[in-house]
Amino acid sequence: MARTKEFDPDAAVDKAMEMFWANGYAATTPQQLVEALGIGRGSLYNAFTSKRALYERALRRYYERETTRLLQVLDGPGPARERLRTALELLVAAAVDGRERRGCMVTNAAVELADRDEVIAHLVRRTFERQEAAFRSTIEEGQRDGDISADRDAAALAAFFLTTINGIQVLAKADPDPRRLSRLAETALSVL
Amino acid sequence: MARTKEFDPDAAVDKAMEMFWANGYAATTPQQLVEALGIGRGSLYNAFTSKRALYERALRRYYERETTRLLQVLDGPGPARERLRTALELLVAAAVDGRERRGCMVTNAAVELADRDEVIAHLVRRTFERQEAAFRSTIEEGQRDGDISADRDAAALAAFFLTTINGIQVLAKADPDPRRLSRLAETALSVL
DNA sequence: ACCTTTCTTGAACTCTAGTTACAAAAAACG
DNA sequence: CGTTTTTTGTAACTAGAGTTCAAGAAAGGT
Repeated sequence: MARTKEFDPDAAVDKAMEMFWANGYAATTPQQLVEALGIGRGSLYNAFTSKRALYERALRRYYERETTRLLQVLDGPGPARERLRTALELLVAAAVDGRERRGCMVTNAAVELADRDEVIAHLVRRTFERQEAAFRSTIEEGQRDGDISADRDAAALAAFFLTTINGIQVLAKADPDPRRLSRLAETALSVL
Repeated sequence: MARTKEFDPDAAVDKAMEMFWANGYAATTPQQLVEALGIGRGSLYNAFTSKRALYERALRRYYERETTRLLQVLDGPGPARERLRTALELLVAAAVDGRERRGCMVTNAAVELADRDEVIAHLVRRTFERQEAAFRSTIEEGQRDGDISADRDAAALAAFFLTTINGIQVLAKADPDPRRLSRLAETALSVL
């Protein structure tokens, strides 16, 4: 019936994700994408319609892949406080991975596009809500276990953690010193 | 001897600052700049050399103008805790000014450019250091006055406030609800 | 084997970004 | 006034962004 695709679209989206993650939306060109994905210009547009559409898919992929790792840690086993620490260390490590200072793709998307593109803004908000909810339930759990002091509002703390991780991503862009970022994470934990 | 400029270069830099602040670097075109500054293309390049150079001037202007307002509040009169609150409210107000969600230009620059442009990165770091130092001295003052509890390290708290304000700027891009942002500022203050 | 469909490749097209070149004009100063 | 120097406005240029298209190629159904 029809010819079969020679490349794996899923793998291609992953590679596009890496590109957009490291360079942002506007600074990533079709040429770079074609080279990174290892396919022809025609195939690119045949498979993904437009740069914008590919970016959106890449961001969704990031949401599924990278954000899920955070949620898994938070929803995983162990004392609540430890889980929060592990989650923050994970973020710090990812932000400065390989001296690339690419930060978090959702944070980058929020700053570059969320004020001009409602679809992106919506995706960003959803990611933030998910993360906030995971922080909240972990904190509440810790409060029930006595692991975390119960005299603070869990919801406010969760929102605050969300703010903190985004702030860390921003600082990582300008100054990728992992020790400094880790210290920030420690300070955040000491608030609990 | 020579002809005099018909436009005020300082005012032009201000307008360029507004443009770059709201749209970012890559998404701002020479055409938009020409229209916003109300001068011809020739004058633009004659006076400012290149888009990149103009952006740098605009960012320095922002640093002088907007960042200074924050430092003035922190170094101003009144109880330390109140000054911190005023400073945070100032940031929240600026971030969502006129429903534009433009955030903070330094935060935007950090995310969009700091990992690829060392000059910009340096400017961003310098701004952050200044802000952090101002937070620190205000916190230390408050600790001496008994306004702020002295059982936490002022340096760590200052770094943490820097993180927080950047995090707030990011959230403001996706969800410009001033009340939510104010609540975050309140939570940050409650840590002291 | 053929036909259909969807894929691939690569050239080609349009549009605009970012910059430069240039001629005319206009201000300052002697 | 005239000369000099800079500005200004407009046109023009180059490069590349982002996309489309035509021609061939693989896969499968009949």
